Amino acid sequence: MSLDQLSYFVAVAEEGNIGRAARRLHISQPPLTRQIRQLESELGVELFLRTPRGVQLLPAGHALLPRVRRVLAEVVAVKESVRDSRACADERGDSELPSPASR
Amino acid sequence: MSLDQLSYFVAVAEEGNIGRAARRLHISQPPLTRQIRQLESELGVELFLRTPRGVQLLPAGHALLPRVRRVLAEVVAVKESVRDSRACADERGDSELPSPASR
DNA sequence: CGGGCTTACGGTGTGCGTAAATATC
DNA sequence: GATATTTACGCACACCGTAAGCCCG
Repeated sequence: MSLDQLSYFVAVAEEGNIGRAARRLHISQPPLTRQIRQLESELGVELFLRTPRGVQLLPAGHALLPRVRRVLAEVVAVKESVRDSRACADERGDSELPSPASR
Repeated sequence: MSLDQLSYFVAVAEEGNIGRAARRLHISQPPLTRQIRQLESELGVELFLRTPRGVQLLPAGHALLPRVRRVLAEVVAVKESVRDSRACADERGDSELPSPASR
């Protein structure tokens, strides 16, 4: 289970359509389908009901959605926390990393 | 940033020694060093102070540790939540996945 | 010297993209 | 027939392990 897979899961759940979710994630449908399948296989539960019109959350997926959102939100909080630490160091004139790693 | 990197970070912080953390994680030192370096580069902050006797958390790393632990704990909660959903389905006799994906 | 972190190098595994196939309205 | 999901194939990227280098007590 990776953070990407969790983001993919949320995107598919919100769009209700794998193709549209893929476009939103800037990837193509096949990898997204496989990642969702892999996540389901790893968890041992079917998360979505596939229909010819799109996908729909099954009970297990519905229960998971808020928890996954919480994980991703915590990750964002981690990054923001780091930004604060970096700003503090910058104010003191510390040069932590010669290579800013532009991202 | 991956969940593995976050686990690695916690292990190194707890052991105060990359080599020992690597043995605990069942990997070797070089990959662990690289992953920590990559995490620092991606975040733009030095997390540890390298000394000849081991490593020590810098302020940024110290601030990050509890947040990272929270993320990992949420991930565990996600997995447990899934286990509950699966148990419920099993009681109803649902056969969700033909391939149990033995893990 | 000895312990510990880091860089170099080779091999393996995983994930993405394009193309083709299947099923439903 | 059109839309949506899935499988097949090929390629590139990333990670790990072993080996060698560097630094400090």
